[in-house]
Amino acid sequence: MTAQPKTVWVLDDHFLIAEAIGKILTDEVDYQYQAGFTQSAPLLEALRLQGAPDYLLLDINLNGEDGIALCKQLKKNWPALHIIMLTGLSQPAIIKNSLKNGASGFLLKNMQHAELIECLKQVGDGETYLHAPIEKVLLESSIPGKSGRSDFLPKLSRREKEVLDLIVKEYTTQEIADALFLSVNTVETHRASLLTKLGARNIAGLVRITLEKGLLDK
Amino acid sequence: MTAQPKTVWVLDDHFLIAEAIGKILTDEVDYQYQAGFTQSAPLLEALRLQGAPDYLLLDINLNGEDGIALCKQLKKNWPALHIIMLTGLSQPAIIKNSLKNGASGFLLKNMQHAELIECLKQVGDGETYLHAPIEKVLLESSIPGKSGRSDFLPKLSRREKEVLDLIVKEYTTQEIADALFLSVNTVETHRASLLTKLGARNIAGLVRITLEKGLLDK
DNA sequence: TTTTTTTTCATGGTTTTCCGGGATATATAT
DNA sequence: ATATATATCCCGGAAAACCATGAAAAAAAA
Repeated sequence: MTAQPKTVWVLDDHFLIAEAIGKILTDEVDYQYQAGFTQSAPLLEALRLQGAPDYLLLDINLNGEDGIALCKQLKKNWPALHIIMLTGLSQPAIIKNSLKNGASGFLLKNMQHAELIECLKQVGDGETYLHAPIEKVLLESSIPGKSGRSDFLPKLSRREKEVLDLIVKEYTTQEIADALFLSVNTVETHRASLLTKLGARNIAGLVRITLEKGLLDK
Repeated sequence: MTAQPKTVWVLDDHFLIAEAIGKILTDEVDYQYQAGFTQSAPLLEALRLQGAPDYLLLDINLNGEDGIALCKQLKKNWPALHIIMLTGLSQPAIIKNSLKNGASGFLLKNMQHAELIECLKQVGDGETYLHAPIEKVLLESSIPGKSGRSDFLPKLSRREKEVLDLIVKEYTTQEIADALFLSVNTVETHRASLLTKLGARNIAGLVRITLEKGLLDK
């Protein structure tokens, strides 16, 4: 294909994942695994010193850090970098959000060798690659009438998302009001809107639906 | 060392992890990676059909399943099997619990090649291997002051799981009582136990933690 | 068998959530 | 410019959740 193999870096808090990808690519002539990181700081340092590789495989669930935010930041500084998100779970909202923030591909961590290679190839050609199980989830999430419950993503206002985030973090209505400098009544209104919009009967359902659909990008 | 290389199996819901270990062991003459599983059922099936390998590397956080319970069960049926637990985070209670249930070693997923080999060697000699960072955590945990982080699976009774399942399905306490033919008071007691065991402040936290840890087998 | 855990139910109280209204001001889009 | 959506605030009452404690029978584990 090309004379120079394309370079691949990996950022994942489980070092084994980076190693595994490196091992997979040892057999490949078109792609070369160059470096693996478990934290974002050393990765950024390396980017500044050596410049960007062709590909970066990026874990969404870093230890406390937000992979999607990092993706956005990286794309701003290195637009030519192909970023492929890695994750253990597939959640519609997270996938859409990742793609919106500059990711070129999406892979589940239980992928096969061939799928990694195929992903690199497609992304290298400027296409967007979605791991097969993820495409399925995305399809189901946009077709209503599946699995008993309507599965389109409700659009929430910025305020509602803030409130929802705090609800999921176990804040009571009073505490949310204090945290956002709102009246308790206002927070209660947002709660009611959230219950309606997500089709939940109570807080338990609200939290479950929120997490199942990945409505909060963190 | 030995004429016959020791066989190694891996159970981890991220297939990449199993692959990585397999790749690491390709360079070793004393150890042979034989099989990788992402679910416990096929593993058990293979054990019945082919008998046990020398080593099993076992992930603690399977998708909804409890790796420690599985460890215990496996040791009962195949006492000669060396089980080494794999995990992303190190948590004192989990480590102690694993060792009590028959595990011979403990490895973090960000291990180096040499550490895996050293672990296999020590465990093969009948010793107990603890990954260096884990030993440190164990030491620190003897000194009170720092409370443990997530990643440990609380042990829930059968009834508690039933109640928890219905809570997540948006049943109210009254509805749960009706569904399980219990008094409302009893259900409230179970609720309280669940809040305590999962360390949640309210239902929102209960549901979030339940889903995050995959406590319910769906 | 003894001990521990689980399951069950209770009392009595406080706090929070949920419901069904209504109201005003400001963006935002068509 | 005129709808539409969003954000803010308010009320009262009912329902549900949460807290603290106790206690006894059944089941499981040691």
